[in-house]
Amino acid sequence: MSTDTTTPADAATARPADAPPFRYGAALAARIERAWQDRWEAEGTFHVPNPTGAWADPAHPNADGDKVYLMDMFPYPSGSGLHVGHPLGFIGTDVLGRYLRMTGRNVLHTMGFDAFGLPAEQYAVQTGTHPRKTTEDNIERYRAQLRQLGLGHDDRRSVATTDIEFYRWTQWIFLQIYNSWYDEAAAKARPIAELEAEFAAGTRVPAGGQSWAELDDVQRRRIVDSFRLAYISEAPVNWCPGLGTVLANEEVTADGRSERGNFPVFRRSLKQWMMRITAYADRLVADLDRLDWPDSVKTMQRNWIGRSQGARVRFPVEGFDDVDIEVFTTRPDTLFGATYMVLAPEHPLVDAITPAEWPDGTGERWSAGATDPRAAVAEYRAAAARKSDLDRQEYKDKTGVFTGAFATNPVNGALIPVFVADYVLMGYGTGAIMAVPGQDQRDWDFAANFGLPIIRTVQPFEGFDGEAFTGDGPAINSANDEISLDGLGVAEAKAAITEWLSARGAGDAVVQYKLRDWLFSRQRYWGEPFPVVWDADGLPVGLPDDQLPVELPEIADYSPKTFAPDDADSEPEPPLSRAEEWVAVDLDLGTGPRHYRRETNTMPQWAGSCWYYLRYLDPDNHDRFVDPEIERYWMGPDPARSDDPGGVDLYVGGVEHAVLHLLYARFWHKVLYDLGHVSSEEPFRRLFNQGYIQAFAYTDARGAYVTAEEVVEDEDGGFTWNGQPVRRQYGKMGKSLRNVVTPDEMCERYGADTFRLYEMSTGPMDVSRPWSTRDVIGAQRFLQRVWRNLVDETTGACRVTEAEPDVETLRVLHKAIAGVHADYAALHHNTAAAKLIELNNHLTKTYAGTGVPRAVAEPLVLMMAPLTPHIAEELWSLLGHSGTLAHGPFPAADERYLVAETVEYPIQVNGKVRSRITVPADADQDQLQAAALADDKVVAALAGREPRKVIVVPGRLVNVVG
RNA sequence: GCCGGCGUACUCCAACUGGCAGAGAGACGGCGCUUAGAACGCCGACAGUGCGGGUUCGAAUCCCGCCGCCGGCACCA
Repeated sequence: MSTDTTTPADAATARPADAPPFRYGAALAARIERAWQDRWEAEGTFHVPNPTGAWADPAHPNADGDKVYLMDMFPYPSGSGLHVGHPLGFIGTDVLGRYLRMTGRNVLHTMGFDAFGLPAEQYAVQTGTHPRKTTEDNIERYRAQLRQLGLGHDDRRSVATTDIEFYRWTQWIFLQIYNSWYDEAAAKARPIAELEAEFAAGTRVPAGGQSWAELDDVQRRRIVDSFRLAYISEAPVNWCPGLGTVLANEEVTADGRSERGNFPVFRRSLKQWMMRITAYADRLVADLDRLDWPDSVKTMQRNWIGRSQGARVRFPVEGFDDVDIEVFTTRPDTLFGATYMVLAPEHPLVDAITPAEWPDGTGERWSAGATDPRAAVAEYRAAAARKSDLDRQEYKDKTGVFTGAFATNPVNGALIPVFVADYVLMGYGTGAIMAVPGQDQRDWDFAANFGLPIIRTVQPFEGFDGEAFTGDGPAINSANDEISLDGLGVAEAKAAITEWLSARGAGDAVVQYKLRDWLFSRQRYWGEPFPVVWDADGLPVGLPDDQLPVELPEIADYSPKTFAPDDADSEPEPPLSRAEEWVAVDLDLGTGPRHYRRETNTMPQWAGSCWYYLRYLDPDNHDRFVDPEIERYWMGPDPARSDDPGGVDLYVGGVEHAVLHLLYARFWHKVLYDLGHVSSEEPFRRLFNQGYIQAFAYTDARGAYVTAEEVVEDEDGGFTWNGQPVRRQYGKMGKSLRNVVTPDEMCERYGADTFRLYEMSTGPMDVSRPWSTRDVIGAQRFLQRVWRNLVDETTGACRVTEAEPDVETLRVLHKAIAGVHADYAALHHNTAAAKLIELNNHLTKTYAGTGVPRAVAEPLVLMMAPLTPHIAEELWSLLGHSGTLAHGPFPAADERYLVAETVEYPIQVNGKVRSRITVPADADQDQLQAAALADDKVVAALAGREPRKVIVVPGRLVNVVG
């Protein structure tokens, strides 16, 4: 053990010179903590055995226990390190993991790093430091910060997404996805080779109806490529010339500028890699029901996927033989009330159907004063294009212009005018709608502006005085020669009209999603290279597995080519495209040596986090991304639960990843499941959103942030800094807010155990709460009192006695044991801590002078271990045990001490407590009632009345109703 | 605007899910110990549960209506 006692921390913690030498304080804690961390590491205390392979260990004390796979959302190792808010969840899962491990479970818990990403690359651009250097330095810093917290992680299993051995498998999984297609009939992904075989055998015919045999190789490949789950597409993306890269939606601010650098961002159509996540939309929605996740997260995913059921209906355009406007509607039952149509300004049919001249009688309101429809439409489209997405959303007043064209309502042959209006969005449905003002408020507003007819097709309830009626009710005004919906409810009417439309070839029932395919490429250096090359025909070729990993090349300049910030027409040029000798390769991919060019985009940061939980299971496997047997052991479905999809037993992280990360990971996992690589259908069986630690920040009169640590509260509740009044605000902890507190400072001033205990006792895991440095002392005092109860502060000797504890103490002990089991298991670490404090308070009161009996001291120490593992280990060894307590034992509650001999009952009269009686614990209801009615105060309260009723709740109270 | 969550003491949080509103921490006040302070120990005060109704023998807990805060979605056809 280290003997260094003169760290600067000593002075800072105000430990007086005359304090006893073995008082528990920062200095002693530091010695204990370092010693135990070293020992855990040296002995591999937290190494977790696998069921098979090199890390199988049947002799491990937990090898036969039930497995539990616990996980934290892994962090991005930023340059500024951890603040006290970050480890809240990590400590919470560690406490649970330690508890489960002590009670015999085989607990897998480790930590990794989501280490690709823009900050390291930006730093490289500014300083020339290689992103790998920056990243690895930051990871080192994080590891040191996490180590000092005493987290019981299996450090052998830690991975970083930037490890070449890790991203080799990220690339391998990409190829699995690339080499698959979604078979709608089988409702699963299948290898692309099986699709090719179907085409070749003629059991499947290409959409165009051509004969496979007559197609040349390039034509065939184009068709096959169009089926792949990872495919190339021309898609509108956020192109930021100032940064020289495309950006994810979440990297663009609400006013259309880049979060970094504040450059303008343009919507541009560019050739990009996409992932066909939409093929899984149905299963991604349906399987939410099988997950133990917070409802809020499930709701967010459902919203994001946006499944809606309805019909596509075709409206023939008047004057054209073969032009239909296809709309999507969730309310086909209201078709008879469709009195006009609207196309989005970007809709491709607009040009085709807009005539050269206004039809007779077109009024000023519809024509917007333009001399002809083409001019009017052009003007309106130009105006719409100038508006940002945001403007279009906020501008609620319905604008639009008549195209001059008419379409035919298929149910009644009515000619209805076609408008262009920006309240219809090109990105949803078909970009065109049938407008039913009677049943849709948006359409009603537009109809009112343009004087369009309104026909109700659902009878509103009696007394309805609104405009559009969107509720249920009987259909009206909805009949033609062949069908009548009148009188049917909304659901029946939908079914009836959809069947009619489909029989007539005018429409079909469809399911529509808001979810779009996932844009999967970025013009960055610091990401996973695609395992793809381009051939002379300009077609992509997935590399064979033996070509992996495709390593990032060394390049001189990490920055993408940047342009004038407002140069919207510029083309992205990824940094990798400049590594000419890397890009150009000669390979023999089974067709003889040929010349290829490598894909120069890189994958988005989400890629690694889509599967890292699988790599933790088997990180040393060089032949597979994970051994199937090991995956089945840790993540396979539990046959004891009905319809269990399998997955990580508990995944803890912030709610900010509710949609993107968790949706992408579910998608990848399902592909791997379909292809038979994993036995679990879902990655995360149970999800838990931890709260955040927030902090106060203070601004002075100029609005500048002042150092929060130096602010003092005055008597009337105001705050001052250096004598000047400052204003307090509550929110995040951050460098710029000058309110950061780091775990390093806390470990130095109090020790890791105190810090852990403080964070856990401020509330349950899912609650956000303010940080308060001055409250940390409370946790330290508790540990100090426990220490003093068990250890002589002047000699350091153990003070426990071999005496038998009294019965009252045993009652208090076993009540604490029972409570602590339940609290840890439920992640209520705050109440577990309270129960331990309560127990120790009892010991202080009872045994302060004599020393605590071993039979109570030992269980107390063991129960503290999940929260404060270092001091617990130290006390356990002072109590004479040579080994670690990490694998147990953990005390079990003895029923005998949970039931008291006598019980005090409150006696209520008419619901108010009037008296108390003490009766034997086994008193039956009649005895209780008799005792209560005999009580003087009860008799007095009744004042001679006969009680009307007496309610006896065994174990709780007696209520006399008079 | 729609959907969801939460309002308990000066602060953060408990309350066996309908049964005595208080476990724990901080802050606060007092006492002890001290030359003094710090530290430590002991003791104490502080809310009737955001507001208004209802159900019940009994409501922080269940129901209805408001108010406030937080989050998600938002012209999604």
